[in-house]
Amino acid sequence: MSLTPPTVFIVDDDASICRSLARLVRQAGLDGRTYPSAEAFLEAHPAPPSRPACLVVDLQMPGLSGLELQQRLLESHSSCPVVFISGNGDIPSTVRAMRQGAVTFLTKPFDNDDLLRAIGEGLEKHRATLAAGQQVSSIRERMKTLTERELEVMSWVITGALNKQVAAELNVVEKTVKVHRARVLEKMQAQSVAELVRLCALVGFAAAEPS
Amino acid sequence: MSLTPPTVFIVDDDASICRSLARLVRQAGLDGRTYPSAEAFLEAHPAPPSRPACLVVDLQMPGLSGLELQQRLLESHSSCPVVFISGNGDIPSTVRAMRQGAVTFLTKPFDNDDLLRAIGEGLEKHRATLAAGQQVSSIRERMKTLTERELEVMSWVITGALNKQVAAELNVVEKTVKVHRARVLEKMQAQSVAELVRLCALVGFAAAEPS
DNA sequence: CCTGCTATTGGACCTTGGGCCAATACACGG
DNA sequence: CCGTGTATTGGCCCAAGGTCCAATAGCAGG
Repeated sequence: MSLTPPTVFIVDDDASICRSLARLVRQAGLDGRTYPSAEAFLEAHPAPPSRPACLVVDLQMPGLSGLELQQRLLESHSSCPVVFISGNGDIPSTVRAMRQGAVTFLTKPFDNDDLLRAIGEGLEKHRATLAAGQQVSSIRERMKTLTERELEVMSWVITGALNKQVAAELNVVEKTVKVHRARVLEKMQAQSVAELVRLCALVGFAAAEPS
Repeated sequence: MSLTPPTVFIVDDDASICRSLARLVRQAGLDGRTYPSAEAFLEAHPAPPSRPACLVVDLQMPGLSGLELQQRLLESHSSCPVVFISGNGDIPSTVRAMRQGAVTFLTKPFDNDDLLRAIGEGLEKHRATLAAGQQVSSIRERMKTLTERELEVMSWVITGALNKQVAAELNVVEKTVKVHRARVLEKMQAQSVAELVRLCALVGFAAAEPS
């Protein structure tokens, strides 16, 4: 499938740890990259990754802490999973990290296999999230090409309403609805109303309410 | 809405803590019940609760530990959320608890408001889960009333296939498909194919594949 | 043996959906 | 002013869905 291996971003202020972790993930066939601080990582990757990746972050760091980095990622809608490592973490930090969606939280010294397992899990999750996200944005793109009227018609069509009923709702003639309906199916690249319903469900497009 | 308040199950081997927590949740208008051990709780509630509830569990207990109790609940497909409290928990336990879906993990001494907040969050989540679960089981019930043939026809109808195509797939006449299709809509209490598609999506019923 | 359920089919009739071609009105920008 | 895009409507025709009607055959249970 993908010729390039997934990426593992290692963020730790301890250069020797960075080196050793990078060596570990590269031996596992992954693309390991290191950053001495959260700021350095954010600067290098202002946008969420578009290919499978995983972060390995130290909890305590000068400047932005690991938790704050995770927070920033969440705010930028990055779905990149985070694995925490820490020498002297506490339970409240662990809880916050996990509540914010961390894959896991390892305490030093940790087993290398545990870390690789966690990274693998994160990558797998990210792969799934990216795939779902791409499908959603593809649908959203098509939806953008719809005119307001077509959107309106679509919201009625996916309720299963007859053309006649839609026409009554919009105060137009049935024939007009037919035209819009056909254009909606064409633009959304749906072969049937059933498929259209599924597409709308995937992007959370709500059906209209009977007035 | 509900005349009876949500229930909070308190599981702790320390009787005095049980009493004090029970008092706390009752003052918050909730129905607090205490159990001296995980075994006692499981015995009293072998089946998952059908009304909004939340567990407050001590990590360390003689016999089954809090984590093991949580594990049992997961295995019995109980969606009842768990709030952990612990005097001397460690990070691995916290990680495991959170990965198993715990609402949070509080360390003693904890702030009463924090606990009530966590309980409230758990109850809210459980409410949503129960509501979704009831809808799903309602749909499943209706689906059980379908004959094999009707199920087969439904799996084609929700792909958006025409009666003619379904008939070809099943080697029957188009008219027969019409009959099944009508019965499917009736039994599933769906007003339209669009609604049927949504019902099937909710319970994860897959559409048939073109052969 | 009769009854009821299921699967199956047939026909007649009406409603609905969809494709094709054409047309008007309106707003926006070159 | 003209071309483009959007919204709207019309007719014609055919395909498909839905609703009545009635009927046959297999199969399990009383």
